[in-house]
Amino acid sequence: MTTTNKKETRKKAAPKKKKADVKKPFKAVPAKIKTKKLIGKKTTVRKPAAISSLKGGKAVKAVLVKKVKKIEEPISTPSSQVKRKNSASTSKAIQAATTKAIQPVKNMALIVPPIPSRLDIVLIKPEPAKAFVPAKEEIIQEERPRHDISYSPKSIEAKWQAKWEADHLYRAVIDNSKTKHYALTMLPYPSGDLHIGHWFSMIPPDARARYMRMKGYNVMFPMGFDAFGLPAENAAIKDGVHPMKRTFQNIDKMRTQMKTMGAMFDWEREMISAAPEYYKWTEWFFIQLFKAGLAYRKMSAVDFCPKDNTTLAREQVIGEDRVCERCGTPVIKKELDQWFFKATRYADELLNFDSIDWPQAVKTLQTNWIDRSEGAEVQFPVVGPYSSLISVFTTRPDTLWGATFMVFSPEHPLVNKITIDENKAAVEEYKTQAARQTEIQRGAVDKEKTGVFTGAYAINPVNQARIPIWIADYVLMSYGTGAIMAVPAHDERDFAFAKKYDLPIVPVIQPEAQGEAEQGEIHAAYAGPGIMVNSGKFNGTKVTTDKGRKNPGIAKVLDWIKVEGIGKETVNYRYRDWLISRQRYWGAPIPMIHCDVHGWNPVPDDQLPLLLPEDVEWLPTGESPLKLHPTWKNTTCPVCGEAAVRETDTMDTFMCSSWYHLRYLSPKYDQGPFNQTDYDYWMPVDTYTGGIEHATMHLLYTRFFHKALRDIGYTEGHEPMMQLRNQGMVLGEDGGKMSKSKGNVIAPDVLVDRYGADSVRAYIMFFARWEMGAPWDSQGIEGSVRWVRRVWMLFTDDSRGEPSSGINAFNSTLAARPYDARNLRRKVHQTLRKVTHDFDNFEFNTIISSLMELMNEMYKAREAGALAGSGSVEWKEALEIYLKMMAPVTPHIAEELWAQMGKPYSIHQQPWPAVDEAAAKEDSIELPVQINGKVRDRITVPAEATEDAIKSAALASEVVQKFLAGRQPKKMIVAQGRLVSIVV
RNA sequence: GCCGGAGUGGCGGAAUUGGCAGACGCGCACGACUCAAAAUCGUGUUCCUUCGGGAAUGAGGGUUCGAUUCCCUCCUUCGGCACCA
Repeated sequence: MTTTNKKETRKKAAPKKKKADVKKPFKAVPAKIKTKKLIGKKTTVRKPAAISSLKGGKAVKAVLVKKVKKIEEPISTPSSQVKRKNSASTSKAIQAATTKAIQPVKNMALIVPPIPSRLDIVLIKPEPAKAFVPAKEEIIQEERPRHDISYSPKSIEAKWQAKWEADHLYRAVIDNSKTKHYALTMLPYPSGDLHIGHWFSMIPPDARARYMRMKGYNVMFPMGFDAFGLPAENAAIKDGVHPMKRTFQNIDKMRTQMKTMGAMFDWEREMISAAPEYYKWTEWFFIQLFKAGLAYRKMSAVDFCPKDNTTLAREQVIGEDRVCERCGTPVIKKELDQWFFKATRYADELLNFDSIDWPQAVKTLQTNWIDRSEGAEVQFPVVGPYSSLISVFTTRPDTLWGATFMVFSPEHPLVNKITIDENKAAVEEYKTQAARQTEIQRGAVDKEKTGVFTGAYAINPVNQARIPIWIADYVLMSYGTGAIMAVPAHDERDFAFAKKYDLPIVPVIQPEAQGEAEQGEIHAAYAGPGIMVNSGKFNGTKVTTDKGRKNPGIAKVLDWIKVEGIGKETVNYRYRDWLISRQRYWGAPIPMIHCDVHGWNPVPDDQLPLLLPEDVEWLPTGESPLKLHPTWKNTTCPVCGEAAVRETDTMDTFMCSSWYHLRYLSPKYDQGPFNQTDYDYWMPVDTYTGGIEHATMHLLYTRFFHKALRDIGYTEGHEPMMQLRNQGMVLGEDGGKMSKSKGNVIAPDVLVDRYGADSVRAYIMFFARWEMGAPWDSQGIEGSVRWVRRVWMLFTDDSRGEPSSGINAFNSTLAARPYDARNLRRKVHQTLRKVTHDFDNFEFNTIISSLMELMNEMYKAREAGALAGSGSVEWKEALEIYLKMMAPVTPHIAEELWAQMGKPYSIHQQPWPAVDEAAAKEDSIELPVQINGKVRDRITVPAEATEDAIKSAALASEVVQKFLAGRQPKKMIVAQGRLVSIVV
């Protein structure tokens, strides 16, 4: 994840004293506020509890008061930092503080701020800070009535949501006259509660889908639930509620919550992976892959989580400590017979991203995950009583002549056979110890190399040298062939091992600069370029640091070993086949039947879906409840009809999410997973959005799945998703990851209830860069709330158009100033250009900024009086374009104001306005004039001024003349439309 | 150790291609309105300053008339991988 917590970082790096803290004591205000603010600052108590429901039209802010001890210590204030602009107001304030602040108010924590010594000059000398510290948490209630305007988000939002749904406004229907746009956002797991992170991942893509629709695309924007999985089953074990019941309840709740967002989800296309009509086809796909030879069964040591009682895929085991992705328990190894998909068959193709527009970070992660390395597999004959050929993989066949010993992984199957009798005891002991270590961790980087000699020897096939065979735990059974040729002169690990056990080190690559005479004792492994030495006929061959065939030395040796029959050129991957089996109940059953005579066969199509039995018991045994069910596993062989047993494992849930984008195409189709007509129109996915945490899991599996289905004949094209964009993560206000246990979860329902969905949507798009994410800030939302309300005022309250007395007295001065209507048009079209650009590029936060700027300009224009109420064309155009630009972001208020303007329903079916480039163009521009790189003056020139005209205008400037002081400019650079730079 | 992000005011962030650093917003300060608050509206708000100006985009160097942007070295931080042969 690229999410960074900059706030915290910077605070840690530079813990500066806040200015506000220093000044605060001088601004004494009534205790109510003072208290709240001090508490807020000192203890950073800005919890979700600060948001509460609307009460009688007045917002009630509940502030949770926690420990306030810190405030007791007086702050010594350096007098230099204290500035008093107005001593009268200060003493007035102090008076207020002393007369009012000291009286405790009911339910209120009273804290007298620390008083700096300079206050002695004031008549009243308050007591030293003596805080009333509440023993426990208390709630302070602060009345905050809202400015009374006619904007009522609740009724507007409910009204339009109902109408849109009744009108099927967002239903995606095939329309061959339009270009389709399939916008997909990763589906949530139905944990039961939507949090603000869900909104962060859904609202901006929703706004963009809406924008694409206004641009004229036929947009499909579906939503569903990834409903199988561990948490529901764990909960079932814990408190006995059936996973199905819990899951579908959660889905109902989350769907209701989601609908308050006012998103354009086409709910008629909803899919739920745990519904039989969906997992029927998950099972069916498994069978297709099995029939195509892509599914196989293998006994293998798998990573197993003892707490969740389930096998884990490699990528579900996290970090150095090798802990379970979900619960953090250290994983253990377990030998089980399981189903795999041959994902490695597509390894090379998965490395090719040519046809897709995906973030570089994801491409790099996938590339590193697959980790392809080119090299050779070379056969080394074993000498002695047990004669055999040992295969090793190497990326450096050019160093074969330097292989002075071999090392086997302790688990290598040949170890027992080759070990000579007198070394057996030592080897056995080492193996036992290594096996124990695997479970903890074998891979501490700087761990000292250890190993044991087997007593056996092999022959280096290139020079017939007799070399010893050792075992050591630094060689892994899971990579390559589980055995290596050790070249200590040119490999760091082999070098360390050779040094420790005093094994021969023969250099075979010599740096070109180094003469033969300089050769002495070797102190480190050399991995750089050079020429081959001690390598028979290859002596003198140049070797670079390139990998594979690009390296001339490697290329020559590869050709030669092939001719000699010593080995062959191969490619090795770190990527493993996809382990599908889970010893769990709450997943799609693996639809396979085992018969003693006919082996494994798929459940016949007419018996699909193979349903999960509902009457199961959850016992914390580690066995799948399906295995414990008395009858479910008993069936008959599809081939011979004799008694047979079902597979009791279920599928990894990533199987379900590998094809959900296809089910959205035809969610109710029952003749197949999807309808071909729908596929032809909608696929591939045009824009896919979601978190980057799925880079090496879901996003790799779904690509594999698509390619496998393509080869079987069900899908077309090489990739399922053309454009991918990742959003960052929303952290809690404390900067930590949101979690229930930390109590820092922000619930969107509460926000919507208080501010309305439109304001929350706007803030979600505005508060952080979408691709970065940021810690949540409850206070900042006020800005978006004000924006939405000010827009409402702009459209509904004409009274402020006329210069008036009172509040707007200052307006008369503005009104006196002429306002050129072209300024408004220019700003409107410049904003439109910017907003269009930003929607295209997923830059959501600046969309809101631009709209705020334009609103400010519109207020200015209206208050200048020239346009207000006059119904000028410029003003009307501005209003219309403004609402259209707002519509994707704040769909409800835009629709409401659109209707109030008397425009035809619905604004969401209006075309996106076109930029009038002529109107957007500036007629005169202000250019900064730099002298020796420093801005000294600004000149205003016509937009189309020639370079010469600009130059002379710059030189005509008094300021410039002053700085030139009679000297001649050495050089003058005019950056068109940017600036003038003069070098003296 | 390797790979990939990120580092800009008190805070979130802005700055199409190398061209006015700090848009927009939060917060804060002051003012208007108010009995008073809240709300609303307005003004100001990077730092230093002898008021001329100077410094500043993690640190240091380089290229350039000009660098937040390009290059080199380093630091911090987040994420991924890690005895991968």
